[in-house]
Amino acid sequence: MASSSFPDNISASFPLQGMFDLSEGEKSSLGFMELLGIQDFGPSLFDMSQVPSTVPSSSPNPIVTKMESPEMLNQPATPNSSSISSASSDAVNDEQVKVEEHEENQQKTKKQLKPKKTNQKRQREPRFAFMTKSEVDHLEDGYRWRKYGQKAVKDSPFPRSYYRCTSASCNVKKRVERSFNDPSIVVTTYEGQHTHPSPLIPRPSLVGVHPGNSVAGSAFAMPMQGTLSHYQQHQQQPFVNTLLPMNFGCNGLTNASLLHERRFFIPGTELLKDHGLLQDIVPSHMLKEE
DNA sequence: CGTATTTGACCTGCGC
DNA sequence: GCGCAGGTCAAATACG
Repeated sequence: MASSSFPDNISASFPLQGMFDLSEGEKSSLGFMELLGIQDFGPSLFDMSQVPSTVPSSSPNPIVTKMESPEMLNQPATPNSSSISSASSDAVNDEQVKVEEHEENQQKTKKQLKPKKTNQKRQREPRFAFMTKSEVDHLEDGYRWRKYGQKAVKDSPFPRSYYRCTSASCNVKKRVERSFNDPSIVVTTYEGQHTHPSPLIPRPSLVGVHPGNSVAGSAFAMPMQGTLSHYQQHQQQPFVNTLLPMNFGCNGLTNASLLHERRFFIPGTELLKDHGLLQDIVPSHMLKEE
């Protein structure tokens, strides 16, 4: 019931908004992928696509990720440029952006003011949250995380877990908590950007990667091509269960099935802007397969 | 033995 | 100033 009943009530009544926290910085230049740490190095969110295949045992049930933005939910049929653009930070999705900004302000004041003794850099790290329907709290996303804390959440019977990327120089964090509205839904909030490629993925640097990467789009384009096509061909896995919003990046390849699967997340970036990429990204063979 | 998790204490910011 | 809530630290513990 959850997957289809993911109405706005979640975004509306649920304090999810609090999770969308996009700083101005990323808004203007960072892409969703970048937020996650996907930059030049290949694997990252996209890698997640393979995640399910690599970590099947950890996730007993099919993972369902959803966008927190109701709008996204409304346009599952047109994942392509639609979802992408909507995810953009511009004004395409005012509501979404607004929510994010709103939250941002609130949290910003809080976080920013927190200087922290050492310069642990309490800077407003870009954040984004997405909901996933899963029985397991900690979803695999291609990176290794170390849990460093757990706290009870005021308005929720479920505790919130705090994870940190195990990479030494990477201070990406993520919070995981269950929606009190629907315990079957896990809300994951990422904060910061990975400064390294996914450790769990060998990162296929093959598959005709074009050198023509110039913008955010390319950021994911490359990985996508490599990972997706790679896995698709070799594993035939419908990377639908991935946790990350691959939709964005791959919305091009997004086979309707993909979107159908489930997964919503709140990007708030502009990588989606390059629709053109999609075409490039989507290997012809993939299309054929479909 | 090295690494990851658990968990209570501690710190910080905010509202009253 | 006090209490609350969110977030982090770090010692103890568990696990492979």
